[in-house]
Amino acid sequence: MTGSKAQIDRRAQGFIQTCRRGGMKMTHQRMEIFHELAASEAHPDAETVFQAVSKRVPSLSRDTVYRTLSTLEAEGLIRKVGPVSESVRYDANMDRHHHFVCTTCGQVSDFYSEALDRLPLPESLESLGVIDFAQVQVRGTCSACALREEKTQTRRSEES
Amino acid sequence: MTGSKAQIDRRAQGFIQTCRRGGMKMTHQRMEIFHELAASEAHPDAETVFQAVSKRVPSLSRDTVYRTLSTLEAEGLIRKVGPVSESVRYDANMDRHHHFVCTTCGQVSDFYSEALDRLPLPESLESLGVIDFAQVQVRGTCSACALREEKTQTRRSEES
DNA sequence: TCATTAGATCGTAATGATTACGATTTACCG
DNA sequence: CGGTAAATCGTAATCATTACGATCTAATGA
Repeated sequence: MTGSKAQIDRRAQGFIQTCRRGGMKMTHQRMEIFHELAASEAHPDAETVFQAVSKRVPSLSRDTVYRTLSTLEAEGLIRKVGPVSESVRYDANMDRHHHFVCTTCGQVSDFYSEALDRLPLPESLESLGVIDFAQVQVRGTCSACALREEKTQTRRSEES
Repeated sequence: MTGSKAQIDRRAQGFIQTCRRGGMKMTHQRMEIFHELAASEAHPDAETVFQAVSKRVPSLSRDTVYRTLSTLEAEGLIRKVGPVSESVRYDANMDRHHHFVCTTCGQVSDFYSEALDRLPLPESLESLGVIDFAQVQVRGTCSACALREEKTQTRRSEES
């Protein structure tokens, strides 16, 4: 449900403004890549975006798609779905639990909450398919990374 | 928090039993790989498991690790963390929403729920780091895949 | 408008994760 | 103790992603 024309337009506006603000150039490719994502119902991967946009911009390079997606994510215009990690992670803990994912280092920690184990899932979900289980994913910055960032901040302000 | 000795042992027991039940052979490598995962606090990726178990089983092959992890997941003994997809997916929908992930085809659908937007996150989370936002991830089988499986079932029972 | 230039793009090569495959080994069952 | 199907090993192949040098272009201002 990425939404209506109006929603897409609103996002496109935000896109242009954020590009300006971040000192990024507004290129044809960027606009097309963002639009493709904003108009898509699915949550496409880089290759899918590349295939789709290539039809309109035949000279498009894969590198541009990957780079642009990273840039947009860094600017907070789009989000990665699921953990940030480069490789697939596994978990032998089959007890009910939830995940805290550090968006900086990719580390995943388990946490427990009885309240979260009994989530009030909306009925509308049933139209999507058969539910197996639900899990809460909290994103943020882990203590270690937060500390590291703080140090960098301090160093920077000392330099200037 | 993968847990105490007792928990690990309990999981190891379940592991052996499930191997038997599923007609899988109980190999040294499998035991070691499962144990490594069950004893780990983190949520290691295949390479990390390979490195760790290699120290104890020097002849271990990467293929075995990848294959074993897939098998264990198929048997329901371990879980992948995050979406099932092979590649990273992106989402331009920055409005508050949640995800339904089909564990069969990897498709991700958005859904909305005000109740889920206001989750009672436990205070213990603060010790892990700074929270950015929380999102519910529901796993299951999408309607299309469920239908496909049903057909296969029917065909099988007709054959026998 | 046109020149300048930092930042973007292109095409392709390199890297890294994952999977496939043939040869060999091993757990399990009688 | 065999026999056999399944599992493993080592390596090669594939697929996703990133890096890099050459080229191009959006933004800026004379």
